[in-house]
Amino acid sequence: MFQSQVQKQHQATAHLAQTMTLLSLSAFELRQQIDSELSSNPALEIVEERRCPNCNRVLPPEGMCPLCSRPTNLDSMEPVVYVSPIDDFFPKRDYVDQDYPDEPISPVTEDLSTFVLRQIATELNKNQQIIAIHLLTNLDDDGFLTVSIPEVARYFHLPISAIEEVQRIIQLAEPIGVGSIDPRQAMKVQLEVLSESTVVPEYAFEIINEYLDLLSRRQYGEIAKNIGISAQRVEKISEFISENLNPFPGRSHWGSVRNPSTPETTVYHQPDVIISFMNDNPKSQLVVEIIMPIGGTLQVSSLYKKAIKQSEGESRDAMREDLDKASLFVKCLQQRNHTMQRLMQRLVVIQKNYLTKGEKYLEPITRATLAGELGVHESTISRAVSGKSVQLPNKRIVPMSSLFDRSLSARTILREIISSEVKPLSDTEIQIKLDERGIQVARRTVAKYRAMEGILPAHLRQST
DNA sequence: CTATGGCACGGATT
DNA sequence: AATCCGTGCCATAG
Repeated sequence: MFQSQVQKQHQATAHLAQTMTLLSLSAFELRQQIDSELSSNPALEIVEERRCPNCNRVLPPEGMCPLCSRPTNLDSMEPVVYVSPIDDFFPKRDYVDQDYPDEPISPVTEDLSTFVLRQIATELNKNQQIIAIHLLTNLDDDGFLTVSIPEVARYFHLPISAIEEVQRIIQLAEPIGVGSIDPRQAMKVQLEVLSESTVVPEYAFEIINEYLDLLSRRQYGEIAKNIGISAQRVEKISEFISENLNPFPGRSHWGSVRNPSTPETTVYHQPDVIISFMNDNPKSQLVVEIIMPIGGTLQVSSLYKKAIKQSEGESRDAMREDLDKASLFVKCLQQRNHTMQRLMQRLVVIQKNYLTKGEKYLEPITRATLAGELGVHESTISRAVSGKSVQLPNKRIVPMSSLFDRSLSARTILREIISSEVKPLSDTEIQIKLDERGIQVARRTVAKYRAMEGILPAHLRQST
């Protein structure tokens, strides 16, 4: 009697502990965890995956596709949140390679190179693959080459054009522009790709090509003078550039362009959560997919359950243990997904304006308040958020923690104020302007934000 | 005298 | 317990 209670207690804490661990794992790490659990425990199995006949999405074990089965409900403000098993999302290393180190050199470069190589492997012939691997192993965290093209050409005893051909293919892979030599080249490629599907403003290419340094210092007036168009127009183009291009393809979001010396800590390639609009229509509901890095669903094998009844003695105990472990693992996984679901549900509702209208509208919410609303401990939120990334409806991938950024909206508005200023405003004046727009911060903080955005102090800024 | 940047403190996060 | 971020205070530059 007493013993079983102790055991239950023990189970509960084990459950909790494991859920917490799983919660803090990113999709990629989760995949590894599941793989190892799966191979060490015969009682676990992945059930056959089903795909939605309509959109070819992998479906949960029972029920219909959360997207297609549901009539598009334009009125509903409630986002659709569901867990989506996605397998082919993750790099499978089936092009096994002698030249390519199996052990990650650093997780960042390893992931990025693998990620890119997987996309382009089929487009390349044998020789080109070798060149591609060489180039990809020499990428830095920003996604730039650390070797020069002529250098590589000499190394392979091939003409420069042959190397450039491969580089070109790499650049066109996701993240677009990767494998360039500098931000300028990367942005040129991105602009090119973009122009195939969208209208890009006139002069955008020219500005990137020739005036990138002026652009990063926000000297619109100077650029305008050189090209011979209005400063306002330059500003418009700049806006387009900053919204659509990424000078550092290895980082999945705009880092500090204006201050390249600030190292960005983590790079996110594969999101853990994808937020999009239903049918890609910005007017319809938001859809939130929480990525499960496996195809199909993990469950306790029913065969194993049957088998255990027929076995006896010692082997039975061992099997029992495996079974318990397996069911615990599955429960914890469900718990994790449930928590993630609730978290995202709430988060998306709160940040809806940010998701639909842009950075200006990011609610400065704290993890603690969210935890209060959901009735969980703050450390739970903390774990769930850290180390994960989210793909926004505009396809940009940002760390999930940036949805809790206290200063992003303030900084965006600050940028806006400064770029539309007539004469350079002092920090105090900016503080007042921000206050008028509903943001109260100290003067000192204005200075910090300015520094973060790489904007010079008032007396060093030129008026436009 | 005004505008900024450096340093340190306190609360929130991890 | 360690770290990050917004602020206040103060020295310094202009």
